[in-house]
Amino acid sequence: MLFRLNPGSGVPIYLQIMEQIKHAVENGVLRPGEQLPGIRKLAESMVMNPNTVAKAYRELEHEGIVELRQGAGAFINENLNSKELIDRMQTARPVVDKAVERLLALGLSEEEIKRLVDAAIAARVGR
Amino acid sequence: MLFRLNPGSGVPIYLQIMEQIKHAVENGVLRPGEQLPGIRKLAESMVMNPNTVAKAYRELEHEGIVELRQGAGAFINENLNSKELIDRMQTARPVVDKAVERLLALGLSEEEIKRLVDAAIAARVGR
Amino acid sequence: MLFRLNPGSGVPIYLQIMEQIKHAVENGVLRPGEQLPGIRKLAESMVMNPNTVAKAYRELEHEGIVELRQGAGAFINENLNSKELIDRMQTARPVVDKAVERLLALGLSEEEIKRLVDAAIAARVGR
Amino acid sequence: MLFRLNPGSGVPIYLQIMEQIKHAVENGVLRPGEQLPGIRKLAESMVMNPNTVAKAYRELEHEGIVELRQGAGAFINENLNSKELIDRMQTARPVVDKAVERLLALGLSEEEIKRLVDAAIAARVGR
DNA sequence: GTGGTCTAGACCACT
DNA sequence: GTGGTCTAGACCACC
Repeated sequence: MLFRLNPGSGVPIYLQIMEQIKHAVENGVLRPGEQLPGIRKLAESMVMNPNTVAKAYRELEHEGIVELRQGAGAFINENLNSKELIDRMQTARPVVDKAVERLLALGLSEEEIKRLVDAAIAARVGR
Repeated sequence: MLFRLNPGSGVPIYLQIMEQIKHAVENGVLRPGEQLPGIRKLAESMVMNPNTVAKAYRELEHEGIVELRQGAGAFINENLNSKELIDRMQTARPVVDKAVERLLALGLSEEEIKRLVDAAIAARVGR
Repeated sequence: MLFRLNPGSGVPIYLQIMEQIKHAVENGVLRPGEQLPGIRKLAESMVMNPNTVAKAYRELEHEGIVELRQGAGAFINENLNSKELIDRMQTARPVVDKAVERLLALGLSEEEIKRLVDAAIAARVGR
Repeated sequence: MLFRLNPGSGVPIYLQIMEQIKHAVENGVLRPGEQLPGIRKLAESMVMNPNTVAKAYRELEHEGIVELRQGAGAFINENLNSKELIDRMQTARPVVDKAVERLLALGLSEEEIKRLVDAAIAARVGR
């Protein structure tokens, strides 16, 4: 498990941790039942506050992705149907990749792409 | 110029204002040199504090989109090549729309789509 | 008399007008007794508010550089010892030019140069 | 970190704070990665409103000099090449000092010196 | 404890 | 009438 965090990005660090763990699950890098690195260990290795890691784990627990077992550690939820999830993602990835590649080639910035995606989603499901 | 703000969305109001002005520029609704509504006028019509509007305008100025002139008002930056920008956007929109439609059909959530887009961009330009 | 104004520079326009008129006087481009362009004419040709030009002229009058004669127009003050002033300036200019050239060659930005000049002056006279 | 502010100088307080921090960085008093005094702490010790300090910090962030981290504090940007910057400044200072000394000896006023510097810079890079 | 956002309201400078 | 600065003070999010 490797993390690439960007402290100055405006995105809260605990959210960045959450995103990367979700990403790992969606890609089968982390499997149901697998143990996550300990809060203190991870915090120490990333030079960050343990509270930050704890908050990320806690939020992931609320979302049903992680299970915190007192004294034992944090684990990816066993009941997570990762098979189906991974399949969907594997179908979705090339769709996204091709679109993003095309948009970047058009000269759009990261921000512009995200704004367009937001608008497109909102036009179909949003608010 | 019409604004649709969502106070309880967690997204800061000043950011929502910024997004909508950017969106308007990208769609040719606001043209280079055009005057924006006055800070106080807008604040009053949106029932919010002038400082909040001022912050949005100031940030847009930092991004080179808006020009603030003491005593004169706020204007869309003249040197903004809006023609080219609008063209790019008009090409980009259908690309995004189709991809998003496909992803939603696959059953992906809004959050999952955004995460995939982030990852795809990061794999190419980000760090 | 030609003006080069920069509306987005943060420096008030009326100050920019004042600076350029002073500069012209110091260089003998404008001589004592000479008439300045009319307020409305100038404002019209520069596409600005007449009040802005009027303020510049009024301030220059306060500084004793310009004389406003009701109904007749604005003139460079006759009693201005421009000869001596121009001499001093002609000696000073190469000193400044050489220093600035050297500083720019060193890679200093305009802002950094001004900050250093401020500090150097303050160390001798100001506080 | 010590500040010398002049409230009645016409120069906005937040600009004075910015200048002094820049000055400190250029002189190696503040080093990349170093933490700045907290917004509230500084505001309290300077007997001013926290928003004023916050504005100074935010502007410095826009200029890439400071990095603001939610919940962690304000820091001098790590990626600032302060070594090179300080060297340049140390070379530049005597150049400025000698020139200013000569100009003051010639009887130029502070204002005249600044106007000459402005003109000299504009003749080379400005517009 | 840190910075971020927002409100309310005053006063000033500029056009 | 426009934006710019500053104060006072509340509440929230993050580390």
